[in-house]
Amino acid sequence: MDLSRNGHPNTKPAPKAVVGRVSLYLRQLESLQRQGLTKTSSHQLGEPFGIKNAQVRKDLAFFGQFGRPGIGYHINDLILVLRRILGVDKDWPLILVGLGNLGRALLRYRGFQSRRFHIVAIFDTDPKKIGQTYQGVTVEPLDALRKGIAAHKTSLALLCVPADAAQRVADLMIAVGIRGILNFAPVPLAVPPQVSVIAVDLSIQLENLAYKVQGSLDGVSWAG
Amino acid sequence: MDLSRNGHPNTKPAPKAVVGRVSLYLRQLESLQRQGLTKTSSHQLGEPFGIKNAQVRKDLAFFGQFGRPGIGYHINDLILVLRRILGVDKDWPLILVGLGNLGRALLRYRGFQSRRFHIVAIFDTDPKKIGQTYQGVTVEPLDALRKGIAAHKTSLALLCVPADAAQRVADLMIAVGIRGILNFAPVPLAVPPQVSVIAVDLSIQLENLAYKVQGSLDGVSWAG
DNA sequence: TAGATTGTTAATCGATTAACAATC
DNA sequence: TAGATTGTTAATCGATTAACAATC
Repeated sequence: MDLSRNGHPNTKPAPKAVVGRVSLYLRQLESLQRQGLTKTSSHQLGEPFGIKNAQVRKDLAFFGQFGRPGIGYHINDLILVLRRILGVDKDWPLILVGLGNLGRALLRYRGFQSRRFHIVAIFDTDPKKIGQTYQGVTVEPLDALRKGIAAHKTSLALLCVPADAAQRVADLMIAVGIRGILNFAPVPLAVPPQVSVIAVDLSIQLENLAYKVQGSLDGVSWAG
Repeated sequence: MDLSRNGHPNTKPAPKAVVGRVSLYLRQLESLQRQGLTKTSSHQLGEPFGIKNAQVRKDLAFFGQFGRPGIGYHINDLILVLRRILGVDKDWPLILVGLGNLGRALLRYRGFQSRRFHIVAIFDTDPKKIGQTYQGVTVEPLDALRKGIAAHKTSLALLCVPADAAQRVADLMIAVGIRGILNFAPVPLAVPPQVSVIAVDLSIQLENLAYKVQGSLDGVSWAG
């Protein structure tokens, strides 16, 4: 399947950094669309994120030729093509494993639904939680994982269990066919090469933020 | 102040990527310490994250010389020095602005406390929430921001308000002296250069995961 | 000693930016 | 036409990896 409109055999997988930025461009395009605009430029697409116009063009060029010299990009068209490239032109069922504080917050998170990600099953080991219904979905025991994944044809999982259970649960998920894991547990997961993991580690992010602020704060007495 | 033990005037700021990885090494060091080990190697430090030994040594070399040829690194010593470099050898008071689902989950998140990040004040605009106490902290109105930040000498903020309020609240926080923002709202923030922002955008992360999985799924019928 | 492992230099690789002919 | 903006090539920049003398 050739995802580009013109040219480009599109053989090599896109670099991770490119995909991340294309997601941002899509956000900006949708924002411009809501503002009622119909066309845009590489400058306008990258500007809110501090990305240079040449970078935007290079990133898009990876997937095909979508603009017109002297004119720019047609917003509606580019939204459709980028959604298709990123795979968000269809629904993605998700499972949520581990219904702690974070799990419950994710369950109500608006950002997922608006991007066609839907939590279709919840799993936990706590007998008090099993059988309860949250946001219209009933919590099932971990043993029901295989059946649940098959029923919903799910490839993606949100892993929100405690650190010491994370690898064990991940192994289980992979064994029953999960291909992508958004890992909220603060431990590195060992997974086979066909499985993708993205780690969401808030304390690492906060640590990096503290480092940056520390540098600019050095020798400066607190006052602002 | 020279953060390294020996050599290195330590002038240039560390590349962002280096700092991120050093955080990971610190995690691994703490894990090895809990296992009762006393020394380690560049190989062992990077292995769980798929980082090569040469990369680990290069990253550490940025801050100084901490190992001994033929021996490796002393775990306890390296933990102390990396904590100091990253700035997590001291307490960091945080403010939390926006007490929605995510805000409440962050309030109970264990990963922050264990890294000496403490939420010392909570702000929201909802009159029903103001005055309520969560985890020992009373919710205050946004007008109390300046006073609260001064009282706690806070530089860091968790921004958990809805997208359409994010920029306005960020401007307010910056005006009263906040220097670092962990932004959970799915919008880019425009901030002056002396302020650092790290965006935590779960739907972007999930989108990137879907892209990776889509590639490996292409043409493969669902079955596992 | 032989084996392990460092810090650092050199070589490789990839990513970003600038420049520009082509196009509207 | 003049001005704007593309896609792409070339130049720059930075980051990763390999190699190795020095050290324990």
